[in-house]
Order: sequence, then C-alpha cells, then structure tokens
Amino acid sequence: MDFKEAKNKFVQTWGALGSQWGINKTMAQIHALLMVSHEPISMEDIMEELQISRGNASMNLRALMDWGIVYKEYKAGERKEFFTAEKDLDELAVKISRERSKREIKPALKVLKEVSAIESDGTAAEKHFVDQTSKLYDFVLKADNVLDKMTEYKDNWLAKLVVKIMR
Amino acid sequence: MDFKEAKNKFVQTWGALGSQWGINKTMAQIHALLMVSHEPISMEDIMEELQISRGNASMNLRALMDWGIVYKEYKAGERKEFFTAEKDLDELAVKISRERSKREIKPALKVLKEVSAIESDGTAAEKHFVDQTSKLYDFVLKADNVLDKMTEYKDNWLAKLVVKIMR
DNA sequence: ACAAACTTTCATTTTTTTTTGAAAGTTTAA
DNA sequence: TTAAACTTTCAAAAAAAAATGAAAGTTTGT
Repeated sequence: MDFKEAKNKFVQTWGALGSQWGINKTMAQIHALLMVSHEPISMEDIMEELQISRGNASMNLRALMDWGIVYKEYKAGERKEFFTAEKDLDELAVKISRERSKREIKPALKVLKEVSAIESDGTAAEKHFVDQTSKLYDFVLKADNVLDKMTEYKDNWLAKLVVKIMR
Repeated sequence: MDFKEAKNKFVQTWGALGSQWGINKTMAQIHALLMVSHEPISMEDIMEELQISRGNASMNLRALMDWGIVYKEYKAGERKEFFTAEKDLDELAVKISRERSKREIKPALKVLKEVSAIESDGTAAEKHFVDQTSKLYDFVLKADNVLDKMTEYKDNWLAKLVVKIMR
C-alpha cells in the first residue's frame, strides 16, 4: 500500500465511522484529510481531493469550525483561505466532548428532569416511569460530570485516566 | 404535564437523541418505550403506541435484541411475544459499549494499524501521515482499553469511576 | 394435516439527509 | 468604483436511509 492508497483508505474509513456516530460523511472526510495533512489546504484542493462541490465543502468546513476542530489560516500573499485541523488528539477529544455535551447531553438532561418530575398517581406504571427516568437522569448527569472532569485535565487526559483506571 | 405527555416527551426525546448518535429514530423510540414500561409489551402495542408498521417494529426489535438490550418474553397462555428492555443502566451502558467497540472501534483500529504501517519515503507529507495515524492508533486503542476496563466492573461502574476521577 | 395466530422478509414507496451549482455576497487591489 | 478572486447561501436535485405492507414463513393447537 502506498501513501496515496493509505491516505484514501484512512479518509474513507473516517468518513464511514463518522456516519455511524451521527456525523455526516463529508464532514468527517474533510476532517480526516486535514488531520493527516502536514500543511494547510485550500477549499479548492479539498474539493478536488474529495470530489465534492464548492457548496458542500463550504458548508462542512463551516460546521467543522463551529465545532472548533478546524481553523482558517491565511497565507501571506495568497487571497484564498486555507484550513487546518486540530491535530492534538487530547485537545480534539476535549472539544468534541464539550460540544456534544452542550448540544445533546445538556438538553436531554433538561427533558429527563422535567418528565421525572410528574406527580405520580401511585399506579405501578407511573411509579415505574418516575423511578426509571429519575435513575436515568442521575446516570446521565454523573456521566456528563465524569466527562467534564476528565477533559478538565486537558493535557494528556486519556493517559492519566489509564493510570487511574488500570491500577 | 401528565403521565401520557411525559411518556411521549421522553420517547420523542430519546428518539431524537438516537438519531444524533447514529441510531435510527424508531429503534431508539422502541427502546425508550420499553425502558419506562413496567411490564412487557407486545409488538401490536408497540405498533399502536408509536404508530409504526409491523415490518418496522419487527426489524427494529430484532436489531435491539442483536444489541442485547431488549429481550423477548413469553407469557403463559399467550401466543404472541412480548418484549422488555434491559433496565439496569450499568448493564445497558456495558452492552452498548461492548457492541460499539466490536462493531466500530475494533475495525477502525485495524485500518489505522494498516495505514500507519506504510513505508514512508521520507517526505514531510508522508512522515506526518505516518506520525499522525500512529498517534491516532495509540489514542483509540487506549480509549478502547479504558472503556473495556471500566465496563469490566460491570456493577456500578460509573459510580466507581466517579470516585476515582473526582478525588 | 389443517388452519389460525402470529412473525419475518423484502421489493417498493416515502421520508430524510446530503449534495449540487448558480446566484448573491464579500473582500481586495488597482 | 470597478472588477477580479474568492466564499456563502439556498432552492432544487440526488442519494441514502427508513418505513410500509403484503406475501411468505413459522409455530401451535386441534
């Protein structure tokens, strides 16, 4: 396998993995491409490499920047914009965790809190509902806190976690 | 908010959350419904409650059983099948972790290993590719191991993790 | 062996998500 | 201020994913 094949395989795999985790394929592919690129890439080159339209590239780059994991760069003397990905994996994981927590977990917690707060009329069905949603609330809250705490280490958090867990 | 509203809100929210994590909406909704149900439900009732077709219900119940988080039950004297969800949240998290690891993380690791093993010709581009994919391999492997170790506790793993992390 | 009571399958349809590309918008340089 | 070089937007098209429902399959009781 040569470089080109390997790069392609990586980009395709990352794209497929993204889909399975609710991230659109192109977005994941652009991210993959930027991750393994040693220098900033222009939109033109991304379009060319991934065979996608200008609109598609523009929208997904914007989304990646909203996630805080891709940055715009300007090259002296060049008019067009270049893009780079966050390459530090600890930092990447922290940013993804933070965003997913903010966008998805926090709103879910809010709903869990609401629905678990209904006045149960004492029937088994209602009692079980309140009990189960309360437990779920506690569980998700705890998980969210753990994630938050872990990523607070920021530097090398996974390595530190390994030490804590494994001993 | 009364019971019916609360239950509906929970099911809808769980469904939407599922979509964002790459799980189809109906599958997540069925799971939500079974989670908060104090007794096993028949396919007929699931179809009625979620307003979905027989085929849809059948396929998604099968998928949930493949994930090991929904079980078939037989009631004495009844011909039809009833379904329950795994209600222990620790167990649920363990099963989801194991499946996602098996289905998605392990195959991704295999690809990362492959592509990071190319013979670099020494150019900056290739060196960076090998370096970055190697780091990614290490990172994902470590994360997968942590997950595995954590879920090995099986009982109350999240609570135990909280203790470890927070102190 | 039959038929009633169910469940599963899968070709087709529907819905949802993603992509396209051309027009509108922006920035920069002369 | 004009125009070239670029980027963004968004309505329409395409692609992908999910849902339908009827036919095929299975199980159980008589």
